[in-house]
Amino acid sequence: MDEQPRLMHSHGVGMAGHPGLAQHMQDGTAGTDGEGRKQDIGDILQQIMTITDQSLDEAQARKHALNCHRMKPALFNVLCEIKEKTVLSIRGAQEEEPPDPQLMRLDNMLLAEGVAGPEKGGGSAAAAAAAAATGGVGADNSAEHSDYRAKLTQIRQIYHTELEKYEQACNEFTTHVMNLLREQSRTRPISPKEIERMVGIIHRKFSSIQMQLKQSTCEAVMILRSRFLDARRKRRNFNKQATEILNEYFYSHLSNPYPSEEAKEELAKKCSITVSQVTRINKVSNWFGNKRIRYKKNIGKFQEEANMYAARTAVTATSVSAHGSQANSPSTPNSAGDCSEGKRSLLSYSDFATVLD
DNA sequence: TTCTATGATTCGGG
DNA sequence: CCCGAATCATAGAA
Repeated sequence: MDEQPRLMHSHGVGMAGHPGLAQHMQDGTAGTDGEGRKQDIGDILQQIMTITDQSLDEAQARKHALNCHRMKPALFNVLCEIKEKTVLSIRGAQEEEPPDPQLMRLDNMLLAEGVAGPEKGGGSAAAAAAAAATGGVGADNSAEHSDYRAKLTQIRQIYHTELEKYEQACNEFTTHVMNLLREQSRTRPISPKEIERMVGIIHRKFSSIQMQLKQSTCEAVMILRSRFLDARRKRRNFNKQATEILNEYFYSHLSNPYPSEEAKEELAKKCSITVSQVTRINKVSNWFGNKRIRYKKNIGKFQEEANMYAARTAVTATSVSAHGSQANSPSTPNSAGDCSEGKRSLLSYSDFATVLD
């Protein structure tokens, strides 16, 4: 049983691939001129058929021998002819497909998040977007920002190294395949278009891998973003200084505790509320909204605080004298009928300050 | 843990 | 859009 394969290999011309062909060649009628040529062709075919069974060096040598064979041009022509007949069916399959909408979406998202696109600008743009999307106060907030930015940078780096790796691998592979095809084109007919098509297939394959990378990068960014936004939901109290500044304004404008847009901006600046302008004004507005409602709800509870700030304002006003803050200027005289005596006394203080001013 | 203070959000009204 | 009001959710104190 195991004698036969050994025998075949020892001949160097295995017939495993095409026993029938070999048989036919051997059974052919002997003696004629055509017989010799047939035998010749049979040899070539056998060599081609079995070339993959051999070791690399062996195959290389045999390939060279085949290339130099006197029958090679004829065989090449035959292959060309066969190809000519079959190639049309392949052509139809190649169509320029439109750019994948999903890929475009991913690209846009990555660009918007600052993962793709220019290194520096992308990062700050993302940070700005994050800043706009979130709120926060001064120092502790910027720590969150830098954390977010650091993570985003990390993601960007991974993304770019991976992308580069894929691109390099793709190029390497393409070059390799092209070399191989060029090499093969000496023994079998390969048109440049076919090479092009092959390259296209490779690129498509690699771009589908890239899409996976983009997809998971997007996912990572989304997760990071949602975590960051979750962190935003965690309320951060204003620091003591900010609260004092806001309270100062509130109690010195008790008759009309409705800061204008400019006043809000000014207060936000003083309190070092460092987010986008819109957001920080909102934060000041929130504070005043809460303060007004809570003060009104329970004036008694705020009495002490009110007196304290009123006193402070008065002292400031007195000491500063003529240079009192411009902010201290209640535009409307007290209109609230239910005002407590605390409020009244406050009013007199702030009025005092205004008068001094 | 519970309780309170407080920033944020939501909703209806003007 | 801004307001008051109610409500939510969490930070920080007890």
